[in-house]
Amino acid sequence: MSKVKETSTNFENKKILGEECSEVYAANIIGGQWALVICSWLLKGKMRFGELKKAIPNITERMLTLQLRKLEKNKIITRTVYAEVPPRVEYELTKIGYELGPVIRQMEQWGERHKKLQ
Amino acid sequence: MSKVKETSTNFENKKILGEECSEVYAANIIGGQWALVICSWLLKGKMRFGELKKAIPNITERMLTLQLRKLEKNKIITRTVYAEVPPRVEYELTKIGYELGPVIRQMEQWGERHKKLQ
DNA sequence: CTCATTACTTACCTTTTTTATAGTACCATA
DNA sequence: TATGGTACTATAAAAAAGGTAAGTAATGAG
Repeated sequence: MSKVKETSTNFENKKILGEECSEVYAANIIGGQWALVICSWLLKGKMRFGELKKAIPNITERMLTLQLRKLEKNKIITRTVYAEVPPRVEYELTKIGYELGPVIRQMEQWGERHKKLQ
Repeated sequence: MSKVKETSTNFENKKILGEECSEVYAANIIGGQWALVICSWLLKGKMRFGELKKAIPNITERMLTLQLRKLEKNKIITRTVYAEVPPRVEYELTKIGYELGPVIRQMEQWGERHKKLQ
């Protein structure tokens, strides 16, 4: 997270592969330890920072912030700040964010089926 | 890749989250830089190690081996070795592996749509 | 004997991601 | 004056993932 070295082979590979395969492109966006869980919760409706923190077990504030920033940068969520004290910030999926629904549901279903094999 | 520390917080979090959310469980399995591309190719039919290497730009033999091993361990692919010289090894999706088709297609479609927004 | 072919393995290193911990600003309330 | 709540930020360190380069085994062809 944070900063990526734009001269690394790894960065190059991700880019090239993402350009060629849209599924890899998607994975680059919704990848990362917590992104999917955050999106799953937000599919049910907008949430505040603190609510997400409570909802997601063990996530640190830093990781939550980083992932939310990444999702925001990629236009998956919007961030609304209310000028109040104490502060209130709400996160909500964008249109394309909500369109992740089918993706997540497919993964969920596949995951369920795979679990049964173990 | 290679070894994960089973005492790390990261390992714990992945486990807990994977147990609760099947979509995260799925992501843990088909995550990694190259897993999705490999599966995409194999959806078209079985392939040899060398064919995959040629098909996937820039992948190193080490990464290809590691990812194939991980996929095999998770029962997504089968590995068939023919006792010939030079060696011949074929990789093929298992039943549950082929069932990744819909997942990958959804991700692909979503990726396409997201790309258009940029 | 030497070389080519195939599918790896190994050792080491860099980059990226994740975790841990502490600290900040704001103002209302006690 | 001290405290509390909210949503962060900063810094450092640990862990995981990925990359580079060299080496291996078996054997048939030349």
